Amino acid sequence: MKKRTITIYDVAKKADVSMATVSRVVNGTGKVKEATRQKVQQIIKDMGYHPNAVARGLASQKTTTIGIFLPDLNNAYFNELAQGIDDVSKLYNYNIILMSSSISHQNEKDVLRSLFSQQVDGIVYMSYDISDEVCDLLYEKGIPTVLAGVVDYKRQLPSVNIDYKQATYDIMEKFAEYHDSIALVVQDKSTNVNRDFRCKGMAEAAKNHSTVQFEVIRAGYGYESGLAVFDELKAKDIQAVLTTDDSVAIGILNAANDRSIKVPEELEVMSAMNTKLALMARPELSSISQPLYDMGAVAMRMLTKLMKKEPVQNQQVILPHEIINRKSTK
Amino acid sequence: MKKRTITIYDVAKKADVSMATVSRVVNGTGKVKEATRQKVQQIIKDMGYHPNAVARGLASQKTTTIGIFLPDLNNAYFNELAQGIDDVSKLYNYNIILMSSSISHQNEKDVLRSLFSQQVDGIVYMSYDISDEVCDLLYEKGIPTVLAGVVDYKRQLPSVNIDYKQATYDIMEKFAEYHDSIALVVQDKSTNVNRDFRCKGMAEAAKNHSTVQFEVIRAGYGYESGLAVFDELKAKDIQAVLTTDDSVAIGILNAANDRSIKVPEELEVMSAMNTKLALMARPELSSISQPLYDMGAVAMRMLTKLMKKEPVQNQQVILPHEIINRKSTK
DNA sequence: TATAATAAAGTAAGCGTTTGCAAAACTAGC
DNA sequence: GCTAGTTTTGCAAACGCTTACTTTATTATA
Repeated sequence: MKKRTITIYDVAKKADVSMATVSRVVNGTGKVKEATRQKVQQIIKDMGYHPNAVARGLASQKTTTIGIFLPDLNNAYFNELAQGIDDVSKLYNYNIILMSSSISHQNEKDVLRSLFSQQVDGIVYMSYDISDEVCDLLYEKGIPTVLAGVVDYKRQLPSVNIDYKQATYDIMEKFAEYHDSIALVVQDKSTNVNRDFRCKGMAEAAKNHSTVQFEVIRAGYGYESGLAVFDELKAKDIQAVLTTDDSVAIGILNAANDRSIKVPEELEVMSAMNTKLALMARPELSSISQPLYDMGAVAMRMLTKLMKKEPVQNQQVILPHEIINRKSTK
Repeated sequence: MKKRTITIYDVAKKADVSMATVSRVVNGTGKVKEATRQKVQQIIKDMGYHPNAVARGLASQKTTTIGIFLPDLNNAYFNELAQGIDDVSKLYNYNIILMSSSISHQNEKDVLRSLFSQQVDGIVYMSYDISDEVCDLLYEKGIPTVLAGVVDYKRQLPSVNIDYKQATYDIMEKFAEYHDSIALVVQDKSTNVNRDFRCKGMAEAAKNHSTVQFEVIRAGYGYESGLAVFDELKAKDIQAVLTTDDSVAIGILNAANDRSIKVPEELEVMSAMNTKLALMARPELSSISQPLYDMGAVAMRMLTKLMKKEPVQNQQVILPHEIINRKSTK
């Protein structure tokens, strides 16, 4: 069976018009007489013509494709963000090219370049952190980019986040009322958001409570890390802990449970992600709610504006957060 | 700043060779004198040339891009599969275009067609189920496709799965030894895999135990559905339940816990997904282990072969499953 | 009815590569 | 040094579409 693909040229011939006209009706650009439009449309339907996105991309220099960059495909945090992005991208008919940097951690730049070479119209960048190098690359390339759930040190890229510093400060203040040994468990101390926001939020709270011991503990990534860090918490006699990651928090919760340590009576646990895992935990996990889905959606919406060169008033969006007290805090 | 993009033509000119030669060194195709190769490569590096994937795609009719189709971006089951796919696709340098059908549930066909028009070299299709229509479309199009974690009724598309019927049968047999009221909780009774495999596996076990009550219950999707279906289980006095989805199982677990019903003493709960959620649950969730990551990886590996037209011995791969007894079963 | 506008349609030049075929440049054999 | 056989290169035609520019058809105006 010879199934040569049907091109715009075939349609043009059959409809007895030029390919330019067909292109116009397909894209709804330019003026076409109603009668012609109808005829062409009918023929398109009959022949089952579907425009070739690649050719279109080459010719128009627009691919209606956005790149989404994330470190890990199998992670509730990024998944919820991605969902927001995905839904909005559908609304605007953008396709998504996914790039995860999971395996290749150092060559994020290559991954990005690969995105560039695919001629994506825009990029949503998500990660635990963004290096200055990557940030510069993105900035220089001049391709519309928005960061979701990450901050870049220089604040030159559009982004959407919550106020991490304030959120951390609030929790710490609350903990400090009842406890004198409090920990902030982060996955990596050196990420921008931890270094410049969360730790500072904690430090600020510390100023108000000179008798209280505040500590930053590094746990690493994922559920097992939570399980593992528990002993350190106990050794240091921590009474209340704020983690940046739900999985880690659940690890701590379960480690406590497995050792018959009562949460929240003996240890308060609060997380800072509020993915849907929080509800599945027992006791249900209290958390700062980052509106992840919304962050993704807002980021994507902003990106569409950027791509269309529409003016964007505020390029550093801070979405409101809440503190959700469930059963893992008093 | 005028940043005209650097094309192969620019490189050719600077290197004083034809673009054909540059193309050859970039792609490593054809014969190029070593000296020339080196020179060109150096210039490519100096100029910072990066090939344009879109043009390449148009010219070669190969995009080194695969489409991955899934119903939901934020779902542990598909995420683990996707991770396997992603890792392998990296190994073979394929890019990924993601298409979720979440919003647009009826027009899966349109979503696929959009994938076609992007000229993807291959497709990995994941879903709860696949309609005959979609299946036919995929088949007719002739583009290499493999199903991961789904079976199509006609068995015409390559796929990778586990033996759902056997797995279900095994669990049911085990349950039937100790209980006389057993449920299979599915998300949708009418999907191929439930109708043709799981229910049949159960039915087969039922034949061996005429005094035991077996029941299929429809719960719907997600954690809340699990919470919700619990009362029905209790009303029917179910003593052991197998669910197809971890979230649903955790819902049941937590509902039981919230009502002080002891698992596994009063109710045994087994799931059939074994995502990483299973470990986070308390009690830890017993599960049929579908090797999701592996399934994704194998599917992708098979797809690469298909795309290269390498022979593939077995196009209906059945991966081994295990039954993992944790704390939610006796 | 002739003429200026305006709407509709067509022409053809890209977009940045790949690749079959032809030409040119070597190599080796004699 | 010439010829046949190989390597290396270059040429130019796709790939399928968009779009600036032109030409032609249609209307409205006087």
